[in-house]
Amino acid sequence: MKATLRDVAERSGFSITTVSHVLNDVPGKRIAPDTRETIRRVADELAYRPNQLAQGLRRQRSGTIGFLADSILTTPHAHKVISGAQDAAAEAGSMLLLVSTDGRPELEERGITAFLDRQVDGIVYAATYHRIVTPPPSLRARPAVLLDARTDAAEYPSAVPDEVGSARTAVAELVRAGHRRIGYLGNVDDIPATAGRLAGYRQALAEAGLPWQPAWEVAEASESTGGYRAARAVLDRPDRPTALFCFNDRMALGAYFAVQDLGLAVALDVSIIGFDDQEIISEGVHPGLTTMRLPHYEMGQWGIRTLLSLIDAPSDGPYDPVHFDCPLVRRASVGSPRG
Amino acid sequence: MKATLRDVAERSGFSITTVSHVLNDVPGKRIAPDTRETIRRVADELAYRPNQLAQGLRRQRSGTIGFLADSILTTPHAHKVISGAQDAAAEAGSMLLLVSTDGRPELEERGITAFLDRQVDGIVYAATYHRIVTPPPSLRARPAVLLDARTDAAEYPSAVPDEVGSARTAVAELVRAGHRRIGYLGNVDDIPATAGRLAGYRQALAEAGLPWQPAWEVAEASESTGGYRAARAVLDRPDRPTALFCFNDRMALGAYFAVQDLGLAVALDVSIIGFDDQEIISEGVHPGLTTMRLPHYEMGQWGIRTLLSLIDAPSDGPYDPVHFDCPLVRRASVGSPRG
DNA sequence: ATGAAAGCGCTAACAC
DNA sequence: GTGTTAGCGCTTTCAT
Repeated sequence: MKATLRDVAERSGFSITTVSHVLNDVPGKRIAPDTRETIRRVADELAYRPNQLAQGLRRQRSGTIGFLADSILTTPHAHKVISGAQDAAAEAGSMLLLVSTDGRPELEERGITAFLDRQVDGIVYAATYHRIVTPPPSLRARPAVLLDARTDAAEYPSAVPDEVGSARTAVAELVRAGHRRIGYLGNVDDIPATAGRLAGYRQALAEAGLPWQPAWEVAEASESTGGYRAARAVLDRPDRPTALFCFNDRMALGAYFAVQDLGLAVALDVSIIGFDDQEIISEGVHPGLTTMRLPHYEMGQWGIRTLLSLIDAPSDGPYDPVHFDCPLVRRASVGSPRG
Repeated sequence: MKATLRDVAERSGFSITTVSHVLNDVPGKRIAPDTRETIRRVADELAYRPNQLAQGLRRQRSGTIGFLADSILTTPHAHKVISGAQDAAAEAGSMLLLVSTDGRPELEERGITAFLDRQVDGIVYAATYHRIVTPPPSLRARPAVLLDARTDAAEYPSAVPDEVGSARTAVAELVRAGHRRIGYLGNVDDIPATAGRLAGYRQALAEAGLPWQPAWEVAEASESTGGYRAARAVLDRPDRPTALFCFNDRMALGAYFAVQDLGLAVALDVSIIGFDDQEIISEGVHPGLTTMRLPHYEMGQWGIRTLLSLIDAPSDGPYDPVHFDCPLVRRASVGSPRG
C-alpha cells in the first residue's frame, strides 16, 4: 500500500542504503548526480514518505512532543498556547500529543506515562493560568518546559506573564486618559496574579502621584458575580472612582452590569479596563472592553522552541522564569473623566 | 536507561519470546505458572513498559489517533469535543495527535500527511460548528469520522447536533413558562443551524398553537452586536414579545444589553433563552442564561468509539449522520410573562 | 513449556 | 560511488 524505502530501492535499482542516503541528504557521501536524480524521481512517483515509527525507533527521536494541559476547558483563551505550540512544532517537523487533565491530578501521571511509552522527545507542562506547580517526578524522564507555571526549585525552563508590569501598563492607560480616581477590583485567589496585579496597581498610582484609597481597592471572587459585587461596593460610594481596573475580564463583565444597574454608562461615567482579553467577553461586551492580552500564543511558541533546543543540547538549570509582557488591547471602555 | 524486553529476559533467565508471551497474555500458550510469576515480578522491578514505537511498527498499530480541528480557537466551548475524544481514547489505550488548522485550509493536507507519516490508526475531522465539509481526499487513507460536520456523500460516519429538535425544546420551555408572544433572534450565516433552528422555532410555535409574527423573527450577524440590534428591532415595537429565543449565546448577550438599554429587566420583562451554553457567557451574565447545551463532550466520545470500531472492522458506508440532542440548561433568564 | 529466527521500516558503521 | 551488515524494540510463526 504505502511505499517503503525498499520499494524505492527496487524500482530505482539502487540499494536501500543509497536511497536512504540521498533522501536524507546525508553529508559527506559521494553519490553520482544521476543517481540522486533517479532516486528522487522514483521516490516522487511512488509518493514515498518515511515511516516515522521506524525512523523514530532507529533514531531514538519520535518527532513527537507531549503537551500536558491542566485544563483546556475552563479558560478558553488558553487554547492559544496550544496554537502557538503547534505552529512552532510544525516548523520543526514535530507534532503534539495532547493530554488535558481537566483538574484530575491522577491523569497527570497517566498522561506522562503514555507520553513516555510513545517516546516523546520532550514534554510541555502547561497550566491554564499562572501558577506555582509541583509536577510529578516522572516529568524528569524527558526534557520539559513549564508554561504559565513555575516551580519553586526552578528546575525547568518556564514562561509566565509579567503580572506587575502589565498591571502598571493598564493603570497607566487610565492615568493617561485623565483619571485621578482609579479603583481596583481585585480577587481573593491564592495565585501569583493576585499579588502581582495588585502591586502593579499600587505602583502605577504611586508613579503617577495619585492618592491610594483603601476604599477603592476591593477583593472579591474572580468571576462575573464577584465583579458585580466589587463594583457595587466601590461605585456606591459618594467619592466613587471614575475608572476601574479589574483583575480579569470576567470581573469586568460583572462590573458592566453593576454600572448599568446604577444608571451609569461604561466609558462615559466609568472607564473600565480588564485583564486576559477573553474575546467572547472583551469583544462581546457593549462597549468593547479595553484589556490586557495574555501572551498565550507567544508562550506556546517559546515553549516548543525552548524545549527543542533543550532536546538538542541538554542542560541542567536552574532556570529563571521568563516574563512575558501583556500587550494593551484598546477598545471602547476607556474614556476621559467628566467635568 | 529505560528497561527493554531484553532486559527483562536476561534478568529473569527466560527468552525474549517467552517474556513477550506472558506480558501480552498471548492465548493458547502453555507457560508454567512459576515462569509467569517470575517474569511479571522482574518486569515490575524493572518498571518495564513496552516501547510503543517498536510495538506499533511491528503490529502496524500505533495506538495513536489524529485529531484534526478546523479551529480550537474561535469557539471555546468546542474544546469539550477534544475532552470527550481524549477520555474515550484513553479508555482504549490510545492517544490524540492534535492539529488545529485555525481556518488555514493549507494546514489540512499538511496535518493529515503528518498524521499518516506517524501511522495514526484513524483520524477524526472535527468542525467548530455544524458544517457541510469537503475533507481532502487524503483523509480516505485511513478510517475517519466527522464531528459537528458532514459531507454530502455521507462517506464517513458523522455526528451533528439535532438543530431542529433542540430549537423546539427551547421554545417549548418558553411556552411552558406561559409565554405566548415569542420572538426569534436569528442569524444570517449559510450553515445548517440557520435553517434548522429557525424551523424548530416555527414548528414549536405551530405545535403550541401560537401566532407566528413576521416582525418577531429577525436575522442579524450571529454575535453580540448583531444580537443587540436584533433585540432592539423586536423590542422597540409596541407589540413586543415577552420572550426571545436566540440563535446563540453571543446574540443572547447582545440581547441582554438591549433589554437593559430599554430600561427593562431580563426574566422579569423579557425572558431570554440562548443556544450553545458557552459558559463564560451563560454563567457570566446576570441573571444566568438559560440555554441549550451543545453535546460536544458526547460527540467527542462517540467519535473515538466509532472510529475505533471502524478500525477493527472496516466498513464502507454510506453513513447517516447521527443526531445528538442538546439538553436544556435552566438558569435564571426565563420567567413568566407579566400580567 | 520454551526459544530461535525472521522481520516491521529505517539508519549508520564500515566495507569495497 | 555504492552496498553489506547490524541493529532500534518488539511480535510472531514455527521448531523442539
